[in-house]
Amino acid sequence: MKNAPPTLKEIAKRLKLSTSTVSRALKDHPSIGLVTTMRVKKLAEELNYEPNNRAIFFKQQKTFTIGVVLPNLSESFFSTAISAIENKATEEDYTVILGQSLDDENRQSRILETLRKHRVDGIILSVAKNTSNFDFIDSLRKSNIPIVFFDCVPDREDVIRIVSDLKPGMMEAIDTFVSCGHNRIALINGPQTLLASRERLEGYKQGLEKNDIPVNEDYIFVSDLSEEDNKRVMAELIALPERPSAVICFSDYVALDTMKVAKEKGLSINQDVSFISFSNFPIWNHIENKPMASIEQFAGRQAQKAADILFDLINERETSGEKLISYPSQLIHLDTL
Amino acid sequence: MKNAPPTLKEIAKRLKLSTSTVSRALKDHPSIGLVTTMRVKKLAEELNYEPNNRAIFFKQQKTFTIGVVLPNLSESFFSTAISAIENKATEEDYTVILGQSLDDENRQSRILETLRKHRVDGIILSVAKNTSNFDFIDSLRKSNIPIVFFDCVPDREDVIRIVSDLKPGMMEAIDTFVSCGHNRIALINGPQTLLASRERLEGYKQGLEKNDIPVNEDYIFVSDLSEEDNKRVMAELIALPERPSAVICFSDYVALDTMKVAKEKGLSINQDVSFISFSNFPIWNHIENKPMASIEQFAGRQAQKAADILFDLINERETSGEKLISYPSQLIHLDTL
DNA sequence: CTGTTAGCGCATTCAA
DNA sequence: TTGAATGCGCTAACAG
Repeated sequence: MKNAPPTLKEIAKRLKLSTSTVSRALKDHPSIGLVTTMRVKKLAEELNYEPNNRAIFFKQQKTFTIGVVLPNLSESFFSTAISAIENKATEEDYTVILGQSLDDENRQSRILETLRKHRVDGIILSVAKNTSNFDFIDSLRKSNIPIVFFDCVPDREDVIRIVSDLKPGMMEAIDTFVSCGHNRIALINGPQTLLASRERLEGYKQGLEKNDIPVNEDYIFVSDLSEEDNKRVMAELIALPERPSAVICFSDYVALDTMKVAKEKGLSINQDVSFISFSNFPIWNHIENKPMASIEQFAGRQAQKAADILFDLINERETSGEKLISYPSQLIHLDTL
Repeated sequence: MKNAPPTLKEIAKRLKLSTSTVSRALKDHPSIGLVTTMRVKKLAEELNYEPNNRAIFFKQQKTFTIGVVLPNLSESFFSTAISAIENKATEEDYTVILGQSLDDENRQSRILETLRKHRVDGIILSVAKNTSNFDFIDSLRKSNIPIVFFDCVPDREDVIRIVSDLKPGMMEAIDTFVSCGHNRIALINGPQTLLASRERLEGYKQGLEKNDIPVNEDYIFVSDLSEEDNKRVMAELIALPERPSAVICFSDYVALDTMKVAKEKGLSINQDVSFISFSNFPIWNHIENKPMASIEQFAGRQAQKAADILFDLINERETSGEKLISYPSQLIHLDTL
C-alpha cells in the first residue's frame, strides 16, 4: 500500500517512450501522434497518474499559494473576509495558507516569517492591533513577495491599502442621534495608534461640527478594546456629571461590553442611553438590547478587492496604481425586536 | 529589484567551493573545516541566503502542509477549532491550508481534490452537513494522505474520528429541565444523516427514560438547520395542543432562531418556554434572552486531539490505534443577566 | 513526430 | 576535509 504515486518516468518506461513525449501527450501537444497520445492517456488513466503539483511549482518557481494573516477568525468581520479571499483564490487556482495573529505582534511576525520562508506568491494582511514594527514590509519587499493590506492597515503610504472610509458612517450616526434629539454624544474609541481610531475621531468631530454641537473632550474615551477596558471606560462615562445620552462605540464588541455595564447600572438601552457601533454583527438581528444602528464596513468587499489586487500583482497584470482604496461605510439601522 | 534569491550554487561559485560543501557548512556538518564554515556562513549572511523550502520539501517528497476543511469559519466552534490546529501545526513546523465547505458537499469535494493534488501531508476534516458521498476517503487513502475527522464525522468505522459524546450533556440537560419541573420537553434535532443527530436523539430518549418520562414522538422535530426551517419547526412546536414547556435545540444557532419565533409569538423565554442548546456560544454571556444552559462540546480539545493524531500518523509515530475518540460534553449553566 | 539534454535548489552518496 | 555526481518530477529548448 505504500506505493509511490506514478510518475511520468514510470509511464515512459512502461511504454518505452521518453518522459517528454509522455508529458506532451498528456497535455495534447499537437506534435504528438494521435496513437501515442491515446496510449499514453490510457496508461495514465489506468495508473491513476496525476501530475505532481509540487514538482511543477518548484520548477516554475511559484507556489500557487498565498498567505492570509488576520487578527482573529472568530470575528465575523474576518471570517467573511477570508471567505471572499478564498473564493478569489480558488478561481485563480491558488490555495490559501491561513494565519491568525490573535492581535499579537510577535505572533504576527512569526507567521509572516513562515510565509516568507515558504515563499508564498503573495500575502494579504490585516495587521494586529498595536503593531508598532513594520520592518516585515521591507523584508517581504526584498523577497519580492507582494503584500496587500486591508481594514487594519499601517499608517504609511508606500504600501497598498484597502480600507473602509469610516467618515460617512460616522456622520450618518451622528445625524441619526441628533435627529433623535441627542446632543450629548460620546465616542468610545480604540488605540490612537490605529488609523481606524484616528478616522473615527475625525468623523466624530466633523459630524458634531456639521450639527453645530461643540466637541466636549470629556466625551471622548479611549479603550484598548479588551473587555475589561471597555467596561472601565463605560463606567467612567456613566459616572460623568453630565452623562452622555448617546454613545458611538468603536465596534460591536465594544458595544456588547458597554451595553452590559449600562444594564448593570440600571440604564435602559436606547432609552436612557443609546448606542451605535461599528461592524454590523450578523447576530444583531437575533438579539434584544442591541444598538440602534451599526456601521457596516463591508468586509467581503474590502477583502475581495485586496485579493483582486494581489492577484493582479502576482500575475503582473496592469493595476490602477492606486495605493489607497477606500469604500464608504454605511449606517445600517437595526430593527427593534 | 527583480533579483532572484541567492542559492547554494551562487554562494559556492563566489567562494569557489562546491554546493555540497556549502550545504554542509551551513548546517555545521563536522567534516567541514572551521575556516570554510565561517567563510560560507559569512557570505550567506551577507547575501541574506535562505534555503528554499520548496526545493527541500520537493526533494523530501513532503510538503509540510496540512489541509483543514471546515464547514464554516464564522461559527465560533470552528474558529476555535482552527486556532487549536494552527497552534499544533506551528509547533510541528507545518503550515495550514484552509478550506471552507460552507456545508456544501460539492464545494467540499472540490476542496479535498485540490488538497490532494497539492499533496498535503495530511487532512483534518469536519464534514459538511448532508454529505452523502464519502468516496473521497478511498481516494485519499490511495494517495496515502492520512485524514482525521472531528466533530461532524462520517458514520463508518474505518476512519479515525474525534467526537464529542453528546449524551452526558443531553442527559444533564434533561435532568436540569426535570428538576425545574418540566415534563413536556421537546427536541429540535438536525438531519437524520448526521451521527450527531442520532446521538442527540438517543441521549434525549435515555434522559427521558431515566426520569420516567414517556417519549412523545410529537415532541421530536427535525430541521435542516436553515433559519427558515428552524423557524418553521418552532412555529409547529408552539402550535401543538399540549405545547412543550422546554426545548432542547440542536445548536445555539437553532436556539437563536427558535427563541426569536417564541418571542414573536409573545412567549417569554425561560418562563413560558425554556431553552437549552448545544455549542456554548461565547457571546451568550453578553446578551439577554439566552438559553438556560448550553452544552459545551469543547471544540478546542477535539481539534487539538485531531491534530495530535494526524501528526502522529504523518510522522509515523506509534498511535494508540483507537479509531473513535470521544470527549464527554458538558452542560454549562448560563448566568441570567 | 519523438528523443536527448539540461536544469529548477537542494541533500547525499561516493570518491578523492 | 572537500568535490563530483546523482536524482527528486517535471518542462522546454534543441536535435534529430
